[in-house]
Amino acid sequence: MFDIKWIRANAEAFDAALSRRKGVSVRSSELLAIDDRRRDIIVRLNDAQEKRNALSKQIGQAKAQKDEAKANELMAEVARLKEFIPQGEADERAIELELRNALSVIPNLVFEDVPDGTDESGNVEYFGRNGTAETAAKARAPRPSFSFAPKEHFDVGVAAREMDFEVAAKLSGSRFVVLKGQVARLERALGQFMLDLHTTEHGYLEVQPPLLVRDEALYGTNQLPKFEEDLFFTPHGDGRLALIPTAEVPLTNLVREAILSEEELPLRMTALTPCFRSEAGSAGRDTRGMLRQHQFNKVEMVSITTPETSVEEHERMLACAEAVLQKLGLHYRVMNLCTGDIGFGAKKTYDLEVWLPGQDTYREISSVSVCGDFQARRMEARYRPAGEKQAPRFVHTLNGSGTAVGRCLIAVLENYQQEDGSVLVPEVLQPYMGGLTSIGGR
RNA sequence: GGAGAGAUGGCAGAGUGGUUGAAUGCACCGCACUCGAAAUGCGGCAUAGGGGCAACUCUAUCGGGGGUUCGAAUCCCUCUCUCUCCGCCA
Repeated sequence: MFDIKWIRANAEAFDAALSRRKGVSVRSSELLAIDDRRRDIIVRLNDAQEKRNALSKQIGQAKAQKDEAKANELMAEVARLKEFIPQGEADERAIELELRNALSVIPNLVFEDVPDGTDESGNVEYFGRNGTAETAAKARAPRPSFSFAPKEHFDVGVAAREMDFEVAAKLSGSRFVVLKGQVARLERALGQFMLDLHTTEHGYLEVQPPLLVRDEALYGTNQLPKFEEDLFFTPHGDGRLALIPTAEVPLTNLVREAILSEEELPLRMTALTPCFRSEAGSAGRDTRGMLRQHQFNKVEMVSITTPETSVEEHERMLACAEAVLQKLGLHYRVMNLCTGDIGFGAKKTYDLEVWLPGQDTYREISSVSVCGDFQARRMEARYRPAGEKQAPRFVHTLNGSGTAVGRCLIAVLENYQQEDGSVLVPEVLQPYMGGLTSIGGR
């Protein structure tokens, strides 16, 4: 959500920056035309209200002095204004809504260091702010080599037995899975490991948020009004609630309509939750296996920061997500998403793509975005700067997966698979697996 | 699910139609007093949107929305949320 005043003051920069986004044709001139009409209505309405208020005060004084004749005279005068005021108020409401509707479908402006591109092929590998390929690669595991042809996760022996798509389809249809036995436990271990890592080593506050949220919350984190078709809704009273597509929604909205103190920032929160996505636009994509499900678990990180620290926090959050894959010994790369692939509300996004030997390719397992004040405006989330009395300012918000648990399970199964169909348990997960060093052995 | 009560500034809490953006207290900021601090005294202290080069000024906001009225924190309708009692329940 943009500030129309900022657009007015920076019209050319706004148009230039927005033109980098694909499929966006809005120009500042259209928005400013609405704003011109809005301000014209406000000026005329305020003028009428001012006159009405002044006359009403005089009526009160006349009545206090028992001067009924004067009071009646004034009341007749103010009655004429009354013809305009209700219409003016209605006009103002309508024009405010029109402006808000126009602004709410405009995507965020991206940073200058976001590469141009039309789709994911334009994404650029990222080696750290001052990093080189060598130093960046040092902390991460190398791509594993196999003495046999590695299988896709659903064909790996143990998963083939304990990952049941057929029975899930009976219960719920396509894009659902039933996990059993050691694979189910491994999924649980992954989630616990990630959550523990972020809470104990990265300073994130563990949160268990609602999984059902209102439209207002979805609006705050940009899912509404543009992306309604990606969501599941359930009826509730006369309205509805949405199943969260990501814990970003409840975690970020935790600060909605709040004025925080600067001392509370940065506010770092994490949650392990199920996520629900209709995948309406992805029919036919990734239909085999559990790569793309209607329901999956994910550990989400959200940071609320000052404007001055959000870019730095973005790098920090990326490092927190990377730490998960590093500790699991999974090979991955970091991509700086291009203008054609980056999300609606983001100013910059890093995707972590984990290596899947069964697919012989990298797949997204985490996405870490900095949104500036874009969501804060939609949520009315502000903070009061420390020190001198200062007006509240909008906070900056960041969110990142740390990481998608379902996809991480896939990665572990494919990367640690053995020729006999068993899967080695990464060392950091062994405490969560009762000390097991491998699963699925015969 | 049934019955009732309530929602006021950062917090607590007055205010039931007239100059109330809102008493009072706490918190916070400035000044005075003090060697310094505490205590005390004085002053300041909401948000948003207009207009103005500026000083400044106008409008709106007492949970959200709508209405009655010349005028609404105060009356009416509605929605949301909170609390109490009863019932049910993991």
